[in-house]
Amino acid sequence: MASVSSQPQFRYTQPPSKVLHLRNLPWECTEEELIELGKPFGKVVNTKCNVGANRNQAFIEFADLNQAIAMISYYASSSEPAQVRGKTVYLQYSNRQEIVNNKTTADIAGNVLLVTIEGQDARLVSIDVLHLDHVKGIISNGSLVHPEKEHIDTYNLTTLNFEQPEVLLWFVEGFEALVQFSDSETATSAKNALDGRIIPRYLLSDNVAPCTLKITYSAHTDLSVKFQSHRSRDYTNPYLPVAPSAIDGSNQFSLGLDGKKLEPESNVLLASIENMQYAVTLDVLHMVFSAFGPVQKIAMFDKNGALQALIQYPDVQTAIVSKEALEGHCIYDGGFCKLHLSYSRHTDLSIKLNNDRSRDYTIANPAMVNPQPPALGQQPIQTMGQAGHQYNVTQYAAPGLGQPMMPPQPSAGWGASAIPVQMTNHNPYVPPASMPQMSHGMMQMPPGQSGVPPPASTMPYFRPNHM
DNA sequence: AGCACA
Repeated sequence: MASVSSQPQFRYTQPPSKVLHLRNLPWECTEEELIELGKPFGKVVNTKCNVGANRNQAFIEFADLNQAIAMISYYASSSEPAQVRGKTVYLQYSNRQEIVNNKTTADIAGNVLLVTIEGQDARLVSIDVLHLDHVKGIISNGSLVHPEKEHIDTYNLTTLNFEQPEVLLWFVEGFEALVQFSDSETATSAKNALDGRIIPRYLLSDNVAPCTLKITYSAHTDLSVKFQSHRSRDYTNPYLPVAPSAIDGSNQFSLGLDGKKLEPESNVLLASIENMQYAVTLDVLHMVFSAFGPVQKIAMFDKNGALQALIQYPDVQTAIVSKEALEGHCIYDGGFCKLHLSYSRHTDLSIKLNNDRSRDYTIANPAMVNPQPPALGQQPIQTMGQAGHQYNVTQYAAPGLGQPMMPPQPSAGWGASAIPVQMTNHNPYVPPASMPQMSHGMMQMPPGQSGVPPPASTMPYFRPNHM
């Protein structure tokens, strides 16, 4: 044909194929609709829909080439175009001879969903957000709404009604969860209703940035939950033991799917102090950890005779920077009071009482927040300057090490905090220049404010998505 | 409205 050369790749040069290429389909056309369309002409053995950037193309594969030819021929001479949902669909032979469905496990319906929480603060989303009662919520206008608190447009409303409460959860990491349903139908309805939805604000803490749910199928069929914890729940078994880590916030690693140890990042750090020959007080910790951002809360406690502390920052990023900078370093020269840091499972400490072992710096109560000048502890090494200590020194002295070298000295007040806490670096690979320096600005910043840029702002903290 | 697992 003479006209062929102008459009060589299109219609006139398409050799017949039992696979037809369809375009101009309505948005997210289903496999069922494709089968309906092709059925009058033969046996549809395979389909692929939602193809292309606009997801409005598809393929139909017939069992026999003649069936594909029949369909093309029919619509070539028909006055009625092929239609799906009233929309004209354009057909031609595909340039391939068979449909290759590379359905991954993420596409094959199952009873377990892999839920990825996307957003800046995805790691801060609590497991409780995914609880059945919330999943059962009502969806309107593209996001979950609170059934009682928000106006619901009943015209646009989908109600999720999971009759069987056979749901259990397993948090793989801070931002991923496996959610098991009793059957794949329930899982599918949950997936259809929730995939891509924004987690409503009322389910999140105030300081958590918006998060969306991304849901695919998991290859798992039955999750094994050994403990109820911050990261795993079995709602079918209320008598499941509670993990020790859920109670005392100790540093227990969660186990990933591959059996690899994972330590989910958190805005709360768990500090344990090694070789604590000198007192480490609340104020010392506050000063040290404030170098990286506002410290919201600190709780100190004894664990197996050693001092541990939980230090809460407003965000995970600050905690990460703080942990990276402080891990393995000593508060005092000479290898004394070496810090070991890990991420706590806590995200919000509950400080019942402000005292010398726990404090909530976000509560505006000058009498409580700053009852005494900050104590830097006694000064075993000259670089520590003049700061003193007002608490009982022996209280925190490491057992068996006797009295500290120097008696406690009264502090000169807030002004004493002008002396930077000199962090001693015992790691030959980290230059001392990277040591944090105390900043008065940070110390005097109103508590509870976020936005203090971390010293090492280049630190990446988001893992690339598993997709 | 024009060919997929990128």
